[in-house]
Amino acid sequence: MRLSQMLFVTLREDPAEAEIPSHKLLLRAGYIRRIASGVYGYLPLMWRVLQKVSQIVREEMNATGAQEVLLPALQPSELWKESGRWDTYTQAEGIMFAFTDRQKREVSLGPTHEEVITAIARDMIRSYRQLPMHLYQIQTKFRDEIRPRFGLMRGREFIMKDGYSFHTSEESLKETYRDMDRAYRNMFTRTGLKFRPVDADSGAIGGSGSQEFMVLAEAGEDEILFTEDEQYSANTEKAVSLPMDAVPSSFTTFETLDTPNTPTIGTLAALLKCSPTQIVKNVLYQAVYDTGLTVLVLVSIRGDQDVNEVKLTNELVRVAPQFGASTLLALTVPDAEAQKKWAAKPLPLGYISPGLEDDYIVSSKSVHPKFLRLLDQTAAELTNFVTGSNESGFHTVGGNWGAEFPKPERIVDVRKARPGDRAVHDPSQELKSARGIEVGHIFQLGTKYSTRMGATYTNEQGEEKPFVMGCYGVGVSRLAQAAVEQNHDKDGIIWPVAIAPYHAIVVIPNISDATQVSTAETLYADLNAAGVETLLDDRDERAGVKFKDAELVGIPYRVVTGRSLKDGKVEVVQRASKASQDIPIEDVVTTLKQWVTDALQ
RNA sequence: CGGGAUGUAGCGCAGCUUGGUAGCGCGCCUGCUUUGGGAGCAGGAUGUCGCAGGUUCAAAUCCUGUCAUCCCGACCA
Repeated sequence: MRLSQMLFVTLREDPAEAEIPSHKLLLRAGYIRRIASGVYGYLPLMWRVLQKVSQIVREEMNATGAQEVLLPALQPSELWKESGRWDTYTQAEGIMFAFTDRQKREVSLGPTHEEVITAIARDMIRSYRQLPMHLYQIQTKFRDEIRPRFGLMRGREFIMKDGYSFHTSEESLKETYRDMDRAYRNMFTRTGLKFRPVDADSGAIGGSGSQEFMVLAEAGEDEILFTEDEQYSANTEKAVSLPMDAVPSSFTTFETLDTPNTPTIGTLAALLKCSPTQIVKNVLYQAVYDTGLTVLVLVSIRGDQDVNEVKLTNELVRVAPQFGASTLLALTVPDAEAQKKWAAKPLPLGYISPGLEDDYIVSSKSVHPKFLRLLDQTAAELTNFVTGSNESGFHTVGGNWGAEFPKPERIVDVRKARPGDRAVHDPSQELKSARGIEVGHIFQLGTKYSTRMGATYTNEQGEEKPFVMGCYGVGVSRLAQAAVEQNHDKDGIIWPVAIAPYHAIVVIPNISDATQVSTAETLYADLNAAGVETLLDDRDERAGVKFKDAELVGIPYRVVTGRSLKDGKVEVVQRASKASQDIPIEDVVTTLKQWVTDALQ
């Protein structure tokens, strides 16, 4: 492609809309344009990058035996009602674009495709003889993100590879899951990214095992915890660890102490001259289930620890059947306004005890009459502990479970792991923190969707069985931007060769010099003929402009038909290292061909 | 949804406090010069000042509403 004919517009200044380097660079170098919040046009260079990424993903998927399909983005509400996700995805906290068409049908733009694929499998896969089966697509997804951010990183419309596998057994599922783990490592290695697979929470999609693939970058939205022996890494949402040991309590008898102005753990520990690890902290949450029932949740946890709300949410979903519900709609720390709706009398905020009486809850049909009391493992182990007295300004010390305080039945892990904690697999290892961009996520779904949607096959014994399913995603457009976030310098983008829009760019410093032009034209044609994807900068611009643009755009190799022509050579510059060398004209094609081949190994 | 900010030429911004006929830089167009690190000189085009009301002789500027965008938080297969 000739730059003189391409839709190619670069900006000298950073656009006001962009915050992080990759977003600024993609805009400045003319790869993308914003059309609406979280909605971007992919311009010619970007589309080539996206196609390269897609092709790598496609090759690795095909190599595992998965088959490519293309499913509709426009989806009927019926399928989502069958799976039970219509309400959760369209109500206040939902992320699905949903609307009513002119025939008054409810439809949505697909944020994900479990429903559609399960419907197809239900129709077309009848026998165990057809299994396992793995279908995938590379598709535009729509999610009405509350807050789109950072260009393609969190868009409302984005490109994703999503695959779904169907099995007769957990063993078969695990086999494909392992295949996908390997395929994903291949893909991300081939795209030239530094990444780390981590244990993950499976979130609203459900299922048992799940692993995320993180591209390491400061601008990442996720925090990951890992050990240096590389035996453990996990999303902070999911991470488990050993907390520091609690300091044995110095209190031996149960008594109530006057502790004015100590609503926080810090102030209380300072007043009593005790360790926060001797304190039981009681945190109140308000959960709303899909039946509309509000349940007040009292979590007791060791004073130095924090509640991981993702773990808490999972725990609350697990107990949903106790309340006749199937899932959780919202989880909040109730503010004064929210408390008014159910509190029968003012709560002793900051001084709540694990034994907070149920009569604080006003009698109402929509509110469960008792607190759901959860005891975190860290607090369950404490003896003679300090905690609230339910009376503002007073705490009790020397308390024990089963004595002064009834021990809650549900002992859980809802503790947030943090850097500095010891690793579970090896207590001598300390957890470290890094930031990452989630570019892939693989799940073992199990039978959640197939059961709800009645998607079954006939097994060898002639019995109807629900499919055992897995699903596997790659954020294609996000990955492309993550590559820029990880590979740039002050002058612009440095594309890994495998996903660069072009491998090389031939720059003519002065287009009024006939020798420069003819040499460049020949090289341009020969390089392309040899399979080196090459741009020709034949614009009527000064040399400086062309060099700046070539660096901004990030093409891996730059060939300059300039000064060295008099020696029968051209200058060849590597974008990443800026290393420059003069190469005889007749050797350029073979040299670059070799470099590209080596880089793609 | 809570907090903060911004909407003025294609892009980046000033002007708004104190109302008076809209400006700068870059980019774009023309010409001449220049030609290996975002050129110089000369000339030129481009604006419903986000939108709608209101106040006023007069509104980019003041008031009210509204829409959009960005940042922090909440949220986020």
